[in-house]
Amino acid sequence: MVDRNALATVLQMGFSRATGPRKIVVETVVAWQGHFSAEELCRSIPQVGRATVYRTLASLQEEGVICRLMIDGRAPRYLLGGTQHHHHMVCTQCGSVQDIADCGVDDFVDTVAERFGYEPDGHRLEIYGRCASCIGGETESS
Amino acid sequence: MVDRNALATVLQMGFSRATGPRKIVVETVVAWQGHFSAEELCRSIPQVGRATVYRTLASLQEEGVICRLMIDGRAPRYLLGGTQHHHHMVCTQCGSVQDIADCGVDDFVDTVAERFGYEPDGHRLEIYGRCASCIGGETESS
DNA sequence: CACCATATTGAGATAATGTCTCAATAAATC
DNA sequence: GATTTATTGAGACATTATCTCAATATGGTG
Repeated sequence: MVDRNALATVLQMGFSRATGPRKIVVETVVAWQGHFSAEELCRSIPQVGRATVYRTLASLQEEGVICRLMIDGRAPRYLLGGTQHHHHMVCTQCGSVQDIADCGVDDFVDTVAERFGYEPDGHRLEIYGRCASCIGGETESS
Repeated sequence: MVDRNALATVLQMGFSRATGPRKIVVETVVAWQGHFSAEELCRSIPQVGRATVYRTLASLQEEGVICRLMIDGRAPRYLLGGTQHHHHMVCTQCGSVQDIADCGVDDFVDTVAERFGYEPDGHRLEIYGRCASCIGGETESS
């Protein structure tokens, strides 16, 4: 979804210069498997300053290239591909995250917003549970 | 919902002693209007140690007396009354929080979980927008 | 009531995460 | 190559949270 061609585009998003450090951050993010925290990203590219990493992450999120996932009690985690509205299903055992492309709660959101007189401008839905492979791989004993 | 009578009960939850500091924390939490962060609570009762405040908050959350609200980018905020499953509607302008008693997304959650072979054990839905009074009180100019 | 066993406290060290400053650097343009 | 200025990054600082462990307070007991 975010391929090499998109890289150049991404690098210009919200910036006026495609700098070296920025390239490193974006390329690392794009190549990352699964989700990551800001600190994990910093550690993996120590040649890029912490401030730059955080700044770039913030921009990428604003532009919708990545999305931020709040898993209870932990530091925010980032994930590629937030351009379209979607939700996440998080495995509480292995931590893997599954994208949910279709948002099935728009109607409910609208209903509730209307009920309370809100003007809704977004919502976040996260589903927790155990993924198929964690269920399958469990030991017999409880 | 959480009245004086409940206080004694709450004080025993997950503890074996109803101590002075714990009473202070619980009473302050119960009397609090709206939501608060752990640090705000610490600041408001400096006579209780930070460790105790955090410990008590964790217990209260486990017991379902309060629930934790993750508002994007900010520290977790706590709110009375998490005993029953419910969701929140957060005003992005004034920060007020409205409880949503009925969970209208159970079906969707189950459908999605089944689709991906998950065994769901919880979900979190937060709706963001502007509340009625913020809409009403706005100035003419954008 | 005094005493005991121990659950609990809290000051302060430590950790984890994130923000900010500002002199130095490097990208884009001419 | 020179110039302009957006961007960088080391490190100070800030915020939030956890942990330690000696001191203390609680609930039960004689």
